[in-house]
Amino acid sequence: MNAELVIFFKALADANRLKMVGLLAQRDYSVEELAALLNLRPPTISHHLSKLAEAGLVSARAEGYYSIYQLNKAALETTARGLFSNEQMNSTTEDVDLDAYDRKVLADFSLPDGRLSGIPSQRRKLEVILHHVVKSFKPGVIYSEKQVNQALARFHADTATLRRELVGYGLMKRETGGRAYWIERVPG
Amino acid sequence: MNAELVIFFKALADANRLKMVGLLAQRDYSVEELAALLNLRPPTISHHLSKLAEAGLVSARAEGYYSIYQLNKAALETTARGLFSNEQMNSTTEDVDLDAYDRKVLADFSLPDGRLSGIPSQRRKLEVILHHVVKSFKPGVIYSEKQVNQALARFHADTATLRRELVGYGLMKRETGGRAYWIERVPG
DNA sequence: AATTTAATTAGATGTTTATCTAAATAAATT
DNA sequence: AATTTATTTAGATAAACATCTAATTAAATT
Repeated sequence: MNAELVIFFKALADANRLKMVGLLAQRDYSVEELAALLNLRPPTISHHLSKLAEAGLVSARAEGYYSIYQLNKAALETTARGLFSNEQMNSTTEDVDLDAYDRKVLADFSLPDGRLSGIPSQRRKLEVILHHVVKSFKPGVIYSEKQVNQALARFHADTATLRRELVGYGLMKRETGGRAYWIERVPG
Repeated sequence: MNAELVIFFKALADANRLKMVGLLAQRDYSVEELAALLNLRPPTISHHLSKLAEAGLVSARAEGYYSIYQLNKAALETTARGLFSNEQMNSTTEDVDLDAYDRKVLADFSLPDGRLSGIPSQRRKLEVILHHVVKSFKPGVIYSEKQVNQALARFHADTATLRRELVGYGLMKRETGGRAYWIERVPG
């Protein structure tokens, strides 16, 4: 989950909290002092500090009835260093369903009976559709043009276009003479 | 000003925008694709992308009626590198009035005529008051205890406490015998 | 030329958030 | 023990924001 990351960025996504971090980078401060320096009431400072603390950026120690806050420089540097690492980047997309777009395109072009309502003209969408229809063919098997058309006709009447695009996008191979068709790899 | 920094952090302070950055780190995407992947409507994606663009994190190129967005990796790395540098830290506190706390303490303990309403018991506040009253003395001049008391009496009746604390905090020097008092440096 | 498609802008809505005052808590000074 | 002082919590309010639908713009396909 990237919840922690969001908390981190949210904590710093405020002008007054950034000022606090800048001040605490110099020395420790009490709530009262920060309130005076930023011209805010103490409860507001408390609120901001709790957000910074939630992100692990600051911590407090009690001194009498003062709460003295300090910047967690170590934590800050550690976090900052890995912020835009590949690991971090990948973690943000962990719970993204990468097939959602393909499913949507397929749904948009599919009729209830599974046939295609049309053949998309946009490259990206056409690819999605082609990857779908190519699943009808078994890798390694040699098909005649007639057999190919028969299979494609289950999706759309314009079998010629589908067949041509399949070959054009490299999803289906064709013997130079045009007699034999086959696919090479197991589709995802 | 730290306005740019705030814009940067605000841009990343949202789970969906972080996901978008993560996706765009892999390859370019159109608005439509991002909308499908994140299960949001295209206008929402447009809104998010405009925030990311405002922060300089992404840019768009037109391809037909598509807007293909890409991550500005160079800008991202440059910004990320300097995020918590000393320069950046200091810049956030540029427009903070560092004397505001001292002024507040002084105001809290000052009567309309300039005398003190009391002597604070808190270290930090006492220091502020002492730094204020010590301005009555000229560096280099030798004062008798009587002269010191006279000057301090203009602030508060308890001259003994003020005198003792001034010496205790090192703001005023005293000859071992207790006869001569002076200050060494020009106070701020 | 008419239609379709993708993106953006405008406007509406519900949620989050920054800030304040007032009340509650807790520790120190008198 | 009573009072003062600093912080935090609770509750209120206004501004900011994420999201949606509807309308507009602009480009491609038919």
